[in-house]
Amino acid sequence: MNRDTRLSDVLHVLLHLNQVDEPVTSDRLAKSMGTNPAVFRRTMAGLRNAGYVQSGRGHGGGWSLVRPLSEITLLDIYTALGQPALFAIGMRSNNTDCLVERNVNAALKDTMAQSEALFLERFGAITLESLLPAGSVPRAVVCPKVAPD
Amino acid sequence: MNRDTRLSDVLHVLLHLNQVDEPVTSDRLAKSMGTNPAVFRRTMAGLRNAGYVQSGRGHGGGWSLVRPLSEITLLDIYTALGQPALFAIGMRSNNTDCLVERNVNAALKDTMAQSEALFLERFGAITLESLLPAGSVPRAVVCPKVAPD
DNA sequence: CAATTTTGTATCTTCAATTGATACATGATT
DNA sequence: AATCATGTATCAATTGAAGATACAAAATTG
Repeated sequence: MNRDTRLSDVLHVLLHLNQVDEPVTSDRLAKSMGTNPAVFRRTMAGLRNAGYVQSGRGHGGGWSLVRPLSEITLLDIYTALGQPALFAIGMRSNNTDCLVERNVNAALKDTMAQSEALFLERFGAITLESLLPAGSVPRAVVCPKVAPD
Repeated sequence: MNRDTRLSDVLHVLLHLNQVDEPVTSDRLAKSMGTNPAVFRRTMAGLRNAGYVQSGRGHGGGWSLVRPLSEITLLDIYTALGQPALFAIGMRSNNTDCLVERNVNAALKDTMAQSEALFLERFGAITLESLLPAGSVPRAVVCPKVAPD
């Protein structure tokens, strides 16, 4: 599988959205994400459903933040994306009569669970606000790719 | 991508190898792994190079353990496999001028690094011996799939 | 109301990495 | 010499994300 970059992608976009006053179109945000508008909308759908952003149609439409970045954690966004699979490794089968396989699977699952718990705990402690560039001015465009043409 | 099951697979095989006296062929072990001999050999190559198992050709050939399970940890095996990618998530780009993206990537990388460190630490603390079925008798065949036909 | 803008979504194709499958040369044993 | 088993090359299949295109629906503008 390809590396899943959705989380990295939407975080980038959300931070930029914070720095703009008016709604920004999928077309422009997709460029800042390095992809196309349809992929962008598909990826952002979960965040809209979860109430972190809103989108409007027609003239003057586009995407805007609903809640302040200080109230959103990385865990919130990861959850809004549907908690994509974290690990690339897994077990072949899971319901087997083989005692050896059961022990192996249990050890792997336990380790993965502990590692994932730490992961999510850390995510829950990081607000999007803390990822803004040091000394960033609200509504200043930082990334050239989201600036108007 | 498919879930990477190589670690789970080889652990299963190693534990069974411990319970058999003579070398076991790729053909039989592949069946116990639920795959074919070529896949099995490809997967086990790293363990042979790392010196945990040996393989012999011709009549009476096959695979056997070189070191006792008490001296092998999950981390050893994971390393012998070439430390396959642990996480399914990643970042789209990595060298960018965008300050926002740099901060996002740094936060994700840091979290992944901590989570992976815990993962490897746990792996280093689990010996293959500890995964043997409770009360298992050395060289007793436990899994029907590796028993002679 | 008609034209334009923009989203929402369905439907492909592409891509990357593991996994599966076949073939065959090489080496060991009988 | 025949047989057995590994070592490895090569190609197809699989899976889920990502890329691309198309178009209906909704909102704004003139």
